[in-house]
Amino acid sequence: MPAHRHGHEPLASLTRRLRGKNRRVTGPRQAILDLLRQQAHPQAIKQIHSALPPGECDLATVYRSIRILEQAGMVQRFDFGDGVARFELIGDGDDAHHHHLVCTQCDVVVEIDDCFPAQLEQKIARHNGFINLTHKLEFFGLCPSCQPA
Amino acid sequence: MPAHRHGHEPLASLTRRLRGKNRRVTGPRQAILDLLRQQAHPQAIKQIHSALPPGECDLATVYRSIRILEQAGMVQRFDFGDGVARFELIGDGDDAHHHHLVCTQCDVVVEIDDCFPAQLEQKIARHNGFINLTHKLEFFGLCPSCQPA
DNA sequence: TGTTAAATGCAAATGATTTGCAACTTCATG
DNA sequence: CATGAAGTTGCAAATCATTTGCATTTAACA
Repeated sequence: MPAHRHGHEPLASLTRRLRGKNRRVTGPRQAILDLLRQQAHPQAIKQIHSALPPGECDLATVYRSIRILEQAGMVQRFDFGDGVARFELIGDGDDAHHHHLVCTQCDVVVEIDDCFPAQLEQKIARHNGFINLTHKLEFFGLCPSCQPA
Repeated sequence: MPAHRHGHEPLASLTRRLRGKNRRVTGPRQAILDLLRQQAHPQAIKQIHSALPPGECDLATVYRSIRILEQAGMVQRFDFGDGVARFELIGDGDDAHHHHLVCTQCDVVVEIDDCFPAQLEQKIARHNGFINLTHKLEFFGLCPSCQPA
């Protein structure tokens, strides 16, 4: 089962994780966590905010909560190059590292399980004397629905 | 010779290319092109602007010029995930596609010639029914100078 | 050399994200 | 179960990168 399938982790488990990180479990945070656990793809802050029950919480609180969750290692940030950060829940114990394939026309997102070859990455590290290599990688293309007949 | 070694293309050749794209060769544009041709790594707009002779041109003009150059296919945009776009000159006839390795500590940049395996990318395309795949890929790590003894 | 569309400077507008601050909760303790 | 200190929130204002409106200047060609 792919690492990014976390829709089954109950909210209670998530709040427990948060409390375990010495963070308070508040209304906004529960709402955000509950929303994220139902999403299969990275969500922008605005998307999260407008999907919350009206008046549930302030936009600034979404920004702050997401930052807290990111620092707690419960949320992963992605950048599709459009100037808007997107966030995905990290399942407990999941290897959060993965990539996406985004349609350049309709913005549909597909989660990708393939990754940059570790061996090649190590070669790059060695070749340049760097250590602790990581990478950001996202794919773009035309999805089936957007392809001309 | 790597595609990103373009420091040898004379300014006159660059302005010729620009004029060939039906764009006017102005003072600011020449200054920006001349600056970029001497850089081995992507430059942020602010870097470009402050490296220009004082009063040479307005910050907004740098933004506009870079956009023109990007549209003309003479400049390539890169995103290191820090919210600031960076730009590199594309040598005439160069295959502009390449990646970077950035030190997470001191921000030093190394140009990388390795790329995501084309065959694997095609597999991803096929597997998801997408066409015209491209990707954004940047590496991060600790450079030799920043590594603890 | 004159015309004209393109380019520039300057200031104001955008859009994402952050922050100051006072009021309000959470939750460990008593 | 009440209490208070520390953590959170709402709201508004501040930042930062980038874009844009507009009047003025200028490159390039007839």
